[in-house]
Amino acid sequence: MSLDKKIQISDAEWEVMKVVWELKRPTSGEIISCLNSNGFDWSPKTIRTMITRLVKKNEIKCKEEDGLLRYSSIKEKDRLIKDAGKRFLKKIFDGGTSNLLLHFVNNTDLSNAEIEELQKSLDQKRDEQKK
Amino acid sequence: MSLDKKIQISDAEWEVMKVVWELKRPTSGEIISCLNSNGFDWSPKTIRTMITRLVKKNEIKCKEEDGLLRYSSIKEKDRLIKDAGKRFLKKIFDGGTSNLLLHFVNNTDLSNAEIEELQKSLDQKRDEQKK
DNA sequence: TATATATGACTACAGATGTAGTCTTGTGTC
DNA sequence: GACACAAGACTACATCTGTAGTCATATATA
Repeated sequence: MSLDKKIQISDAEWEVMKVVWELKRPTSGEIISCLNSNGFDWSPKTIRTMITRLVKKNEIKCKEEDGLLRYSSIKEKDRLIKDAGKRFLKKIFDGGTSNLLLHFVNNTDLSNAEIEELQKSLDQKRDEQKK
Repeated sequence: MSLDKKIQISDAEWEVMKVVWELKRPTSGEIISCLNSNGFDWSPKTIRTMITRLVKKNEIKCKEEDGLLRYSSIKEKDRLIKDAGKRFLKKIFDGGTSNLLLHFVNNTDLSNAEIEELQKSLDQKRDEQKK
């Protein structure tokens, strides 16, 4: 066992990915506008570099349309979230899911509605495991 | 809002931190042995560099005893876990705790005992919030 | 047509991180 | 005392990441 040395999506690149998923095949200009209006005061040059590197990392692909490139994610958002979750779980909680869950339950705010939804999910999971 | 640019503990450094917490004021040799027996086939030189950098980052401190340095964490383990959890939550789930919790509940294995413990915690949390 | 701006390709630099090497010093063993 | 090894300080290199700049090209506007 050792650290997974596969090149990761950096924190800043995650913000770009989130915009790519949200906007559906955006142009670089659209990504830049969205990030800037989300409070990331990054220069367009910086954001363009991040986009280019994500393409190079094979995380997004682009297709030319009307002289502009439109970008899209190569993998499903869920896939990337799962992988990031696994990595985090392993790094901080040595893979112990219930420790992670307890940690967040005990250290963050949850509305009653959220608590009930979680309870329902846990009920469902327990029922499925009984079969 | 923008990315928190504070220097982070890297993935590899987290593994060192975990050993420092577990072994209670270990020497570098003890850290090296422990990591190697945990499956990290890192050279002693690599591990020593990581230790030195963590000291430089003010994450651990050292004290000389009998000619050897003994290392200890400057912050509580819980503090670092909380900070890492917050950062992950913001990066992947835009701060939405219940989304994170649902994600892990629905995508990982949990024993019935773990499910019950979680439900108890959620019950407690709901009760506390009613006051 | 001239000008302004956006876009993409290519480049650059600083700092962080992973992976060590070299050298000096101290300790333990023979 | 000689030798081996561990430890710590200091150094080095490659790669990744954040933050751009430069240049050429295309498009829009006056």
